[in-house]
Amino acid sequence: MSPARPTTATQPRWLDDDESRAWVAWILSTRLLWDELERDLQRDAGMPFSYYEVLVMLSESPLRARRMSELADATQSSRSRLSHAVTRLEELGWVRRESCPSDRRGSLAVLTEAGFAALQAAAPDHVESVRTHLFDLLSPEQLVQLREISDTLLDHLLPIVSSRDESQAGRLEMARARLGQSDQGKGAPAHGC
Amino acid sequence: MSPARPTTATQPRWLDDDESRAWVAWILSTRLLWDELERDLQRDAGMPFSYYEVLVMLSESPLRARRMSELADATQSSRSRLSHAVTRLEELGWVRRESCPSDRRGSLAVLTEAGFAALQAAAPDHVESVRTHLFDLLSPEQLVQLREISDTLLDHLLPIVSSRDESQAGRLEMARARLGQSDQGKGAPAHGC
DNA sequence: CAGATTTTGTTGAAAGATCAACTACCTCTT
DNA sequence: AAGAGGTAGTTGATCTTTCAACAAAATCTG
Repeated sequence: MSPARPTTATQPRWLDDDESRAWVAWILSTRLLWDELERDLQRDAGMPFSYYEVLVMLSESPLRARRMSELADATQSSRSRLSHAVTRLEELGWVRRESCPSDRRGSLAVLTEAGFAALQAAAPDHVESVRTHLFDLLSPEQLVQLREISDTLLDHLLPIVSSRDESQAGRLEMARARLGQSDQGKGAPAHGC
Repeated sequence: MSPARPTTATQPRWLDDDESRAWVAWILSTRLLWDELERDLQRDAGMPFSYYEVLVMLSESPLRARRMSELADATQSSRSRLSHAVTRLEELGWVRRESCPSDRRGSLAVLTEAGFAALQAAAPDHVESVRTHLFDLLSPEQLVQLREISDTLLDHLLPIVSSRDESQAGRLEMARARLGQSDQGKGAPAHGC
């Protein structure tokens, strides 16, 4: 339909054997690892990974509050998804919405005390899960390799994602920022309110 | 609630800086890559990746048919999920159900001509997508490293997944089988009907 | 072989994600 | 300052996945 890709029917560049095996191993391992982490988190904290990430980002923000759109960028999710997620997190009593004084369109997501407590309770199990299923398995060299490979992919992917949705160009810098700092990091930049 | 994990409150083994950065890079890159592949596939073939995989597995099976439970194992999905997926694929005219003569509980998913055609139409774009967003970016060394890391994770994860749901122990061998063969591979083992 | 147990596969409900409107507000231009 | 256009955020519909419950058929056990 839309010629997003040249329609000239050149020979497909099929994967060779090495690539093919790497490909199967990659899909399988990333999917299983994601599933396992999700599963552990669901069991230990009663929430999906995407919600956990929202709580983490909020907890790292000054005043434990953040503009919706910023939060969407920071968690790599669409505004719609975040809006639904925050609605759910409000029902759970972990997040509260506040209106943004400086921009009356805006709204702030604020982490409640209960939300912070839930996060604190979940965090140790979550780190343990990440260790068990990932870092404990890798040699020091592999840790470096994994990081380098991931960075390579990100250098390619981030510009693509950012340029597609011009409105969410903030994603790129959000991501770059996170890449340069610790996970259990301190405060993030001002949230513009 | 259930003591699936020792409840003794030992000090959490937080991630150090290197691990933390690798972790952020890993989640970010795998998520973006998955999203990008899904997106390309949705655009080019009008179906989610999980459906595409079902068609692929069927196309590689003798007679382009496979028992539901085998197909579930082969695509790393629950029986329920597969059942819903096949229902949807039937609506699209790409798959047809047939009853299994040798086991009257069973049912077979069969790839239709239209389904095979849809797959053939989608495959070149999909490989191109995988190349563009993954293999074209990696050096030969990184390809090997990625494969080794993925294999390491699989050695750990496959037993866990298989042992949890004893009924789906077939997953492990299915996965191991796929790891030893080409993606565009030839026929798979008999499907028991 | 009768009864208990497992296995196979489906179903409906609920949860999460995506998509396409849509409202309200801001900002830029003239 | 009026209007055009962009930005922030929400909403409802739809799709996919998960979960728990279930029916039907096979298999195991005494």
